[in-house]
Amino acid sequence: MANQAKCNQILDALQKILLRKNIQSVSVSEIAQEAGIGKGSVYYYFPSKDAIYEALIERNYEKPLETARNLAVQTEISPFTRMAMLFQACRNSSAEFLREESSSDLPSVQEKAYVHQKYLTHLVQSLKPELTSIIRQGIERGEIHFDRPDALAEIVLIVLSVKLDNTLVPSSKEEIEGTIGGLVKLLERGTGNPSGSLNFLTAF
Amino acid sequence: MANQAKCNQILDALQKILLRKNIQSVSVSEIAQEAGIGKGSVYYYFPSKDAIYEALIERNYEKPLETARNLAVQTEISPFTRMAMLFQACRNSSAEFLREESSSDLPSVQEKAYVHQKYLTHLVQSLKPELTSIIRQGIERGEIHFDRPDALAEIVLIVLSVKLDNTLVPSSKEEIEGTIGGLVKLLERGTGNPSGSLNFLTAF
DNA sequence: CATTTTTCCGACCGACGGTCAACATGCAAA
DNA sequence: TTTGCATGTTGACCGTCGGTCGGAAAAATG
Repeated sequence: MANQAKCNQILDALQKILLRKNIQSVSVSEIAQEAGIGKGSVYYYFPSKDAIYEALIERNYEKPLETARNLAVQTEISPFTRMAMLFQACRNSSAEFLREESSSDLPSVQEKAYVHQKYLTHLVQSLKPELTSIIRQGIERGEIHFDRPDALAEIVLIVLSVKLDNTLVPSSKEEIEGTIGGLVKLLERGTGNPSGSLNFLTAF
Repeated sequence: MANQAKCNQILDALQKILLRKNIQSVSVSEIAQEAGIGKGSVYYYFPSKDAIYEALIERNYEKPLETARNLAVQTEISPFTRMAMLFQACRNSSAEFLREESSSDLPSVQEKAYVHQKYLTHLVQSLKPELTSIIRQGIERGEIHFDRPDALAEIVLIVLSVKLDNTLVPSSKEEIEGTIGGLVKLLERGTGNPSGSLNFLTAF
């Protein structure tokens, strides 16, 4: 029931369409046509259109997730360095999907909202345990002073994903950097680290 | 061209339907029927279905926004007290709209995602200037030590709205309180305030 | 080869968002 | 009163969509 190749063929088609036309909504027939199969076949591999989107988002996050899982275990590297690597992996992966810039919001904004919401959810939920683990190790090492590693991880992930997405709260590049900079400062003071020690977060 | 009463009549209908059936998507015909008018009339007052949602969300945020604007000017009250009042106003307003709890996610999650995204956007965008102003006054008074009031305001609003919504990153009540508690601790340390001084944020 | 299972399909369905020409209503000018 | 125009109001209608389904095609099984 799960021909992996065909599934990926469908996901490739959707991704290709999303890159081509940034804003408009995508119909299932369109996906099928791009994939070179009949519309009925799409529903042989996926139960619904939403499921296709979900699968595509999940697939796009496989790589950074694996990176995160690997990083969480590499205890010989400094926690801060690992955090930097994790964020870089996220940035690369996010950037691949969020190509819009152009304005016209008129047609069917709902589908877009759905994709962005799913992204945010996936990113926070899947990366939180790994980042928590890294932070916890930093606490044990005495490099981070904070007693709620999970809360800290979630806060950081939420702010970063919302700001990096830039759809939920649209801002200029300067505003984004300003907010991230403020978050870094807040983290530095909150975790008992000297000013500038977390600057890697602001590298864009 | 803008019969305010009829517009509100339509918005009332949508709100009523949303409260009645929490999950399913709402059709324009349904809104019209609930409002007791023809479907065509709906499009006489609103250019699209999305616009109806947008207007409803905007209307629901009028009250807390006005509260925020008033609070920003009341310089005789302590900035922290004003922040507490602002958050309480937000909570009351949010709670009015986000009644779901029940599970079944199956039918048309997109419309829901759209509403929640719009809410987040509105809340952060409209409240950020007011909260920034309040924080800035706190800085001038020497009660808050932080050099980026706007970034601080945005971070707080983003984390709070995401966590209070609980759709974007679903969590248990304990997890929400844990994250908010972590944010409070981070804020206390980051703004040079003693532990426990910002506890009003955690009152649920 | 026959037969069973898996894969594939496009015509079809109900429902939706949105349009439109016709129609009602009110009201001021002739 | 009659005329004309602006403002509302309507439901039938349109194109499209997500999803279904019965059966064709292909692959696997013996």
